[in-house]
Amino acid sequence: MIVTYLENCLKEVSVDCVIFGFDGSTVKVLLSKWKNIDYWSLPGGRIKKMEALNAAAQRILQERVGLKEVFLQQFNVFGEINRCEHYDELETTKLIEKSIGEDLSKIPIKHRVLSVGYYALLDINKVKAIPDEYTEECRWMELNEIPLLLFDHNEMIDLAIRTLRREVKYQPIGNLLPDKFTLAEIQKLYESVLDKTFDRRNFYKQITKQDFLVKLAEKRTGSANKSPNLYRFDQSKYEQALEAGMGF
Amino acid sequence: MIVTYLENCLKEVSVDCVIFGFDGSTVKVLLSKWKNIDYWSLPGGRIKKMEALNAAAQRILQERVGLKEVFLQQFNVFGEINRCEHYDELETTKLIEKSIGEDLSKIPIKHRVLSVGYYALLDINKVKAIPDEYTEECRWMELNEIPLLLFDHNEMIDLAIRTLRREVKYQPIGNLLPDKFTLAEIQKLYESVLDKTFDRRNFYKQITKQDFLVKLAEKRTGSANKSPNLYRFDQSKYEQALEAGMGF
DNA sequence: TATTTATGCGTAATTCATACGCATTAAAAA
DNA sequence: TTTTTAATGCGTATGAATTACGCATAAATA
Repeated sequence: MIVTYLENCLKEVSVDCVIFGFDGSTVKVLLSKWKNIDYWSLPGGRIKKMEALNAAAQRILQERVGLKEVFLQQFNVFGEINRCEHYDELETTKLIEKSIGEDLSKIPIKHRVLSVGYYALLDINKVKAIPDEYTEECRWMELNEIPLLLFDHNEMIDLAIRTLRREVKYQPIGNLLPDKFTLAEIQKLYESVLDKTFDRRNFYKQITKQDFLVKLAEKRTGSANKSPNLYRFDQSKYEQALEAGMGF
Repeated sequence: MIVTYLENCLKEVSVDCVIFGFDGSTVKVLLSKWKNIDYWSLPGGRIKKMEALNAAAQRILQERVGLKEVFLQQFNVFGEINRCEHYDELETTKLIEKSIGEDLSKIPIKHRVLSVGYYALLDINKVKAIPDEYTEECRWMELNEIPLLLFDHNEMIDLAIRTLRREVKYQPIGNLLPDKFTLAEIQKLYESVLDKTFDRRNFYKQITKQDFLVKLAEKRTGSANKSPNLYRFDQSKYEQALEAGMGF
């Protein structure tokens, strides 16, 4: 029951997560399809009464993708009175009622909810996305094929990607990569996030002079050509660089 | 009465403002001294039930300094369970009770409050800061002489100034200046915000090539030397630059 | 007239971003 | 073994942006 669930949580604030994932070639966003209706939204959740805000975001992320140690950052609070972007409030309420099979008018909470937006970066291949009790499917979607979402979630994604593009110049984004990766992969990652291409040789020169990249003895074999080297992040140097705010 | 005031507001979220002001030579922060106790905090307030978050921040700013058209931006939500940084929760409660002369244990609200942090930029000489009902004095303080504040407000200021220093590279900060100003003043502003010095000639070359600066016929007379020229911002070009995210 | 700052221009050194050439290496396929 | 296909690791040129600093001149008041 939705009422009992809400009892242990803050009622005026929630958390929504724009979870960016990289699959080796493009950056995608994780969306959830609600039960019984053909509408999607960002994964989100409530903050427990005795839970720190950032801890709540981390828990919600973990519930959805089973991962904790990822880059997760606040980027905006969405606090308009009416946060239904595409459909009006009544229409949205009806959709939610149809989806969860409950009469929302019976629920004593009758006010708008602010939502703290977080964005997360992770490697798609490391996770298995799991729907929550209101949703029946999780899907990674390309940035350019996101449908009309419930609430103000299109706006959230838009602001999250713009924030990421700005921030990426000052922070390494290793959390989107697998533990071991090739230089071509990290280049594709940057190209996908920033939506432009780089000259391979210049990119290699710049990235390899960063000391948080460690060249492994291993190679990725399998294709009909010279095998590319594998690299990994030096965790402590990576964090130092994050701290110092290095750029790329 | 605090109870009736709170009735029309959201109870789990509040707004706190780090208001930066420039007086022609250094950047300062506006602090409020609570009644009956020797403790200071940032100006803040509640969000009304039917008021957008950003509108609430704007209203709170206006109540405190009488100005509306200033740069005002969210920078973080503070959501720890215990937001009393220096003194523990009990001690802080006692201080507040002593200050407002009410028994907080009688108030039905018994949970922590999240706070959305905003920072604002304005010209000190344009405003007259007014205390609210809980505070008896507003004072502009230098960044390096801020005392231990109530709640987590030292942390808020710290994060706000770091955010401002990062953002200032992408946004003109004209709201800190008077309507008419000299090149030396805008240089002092940048130096104060970024806490470093610039070569005057290079600074002048860069700033004057920005087309949102308009040189006036007027000069600032009075001192025993050549009078410096006055400048103003071209409002529409200034906003364009803000929009485009120009840097300096 | 002396002193003090404001103004505006020039120039060199340096760093950084970007474009692109080329020789070599190594994996699998033919 | 040879061929094909990428991967790797240089080098180099160009232009833009940053930074440091010299210097001539203007215009206020003391």
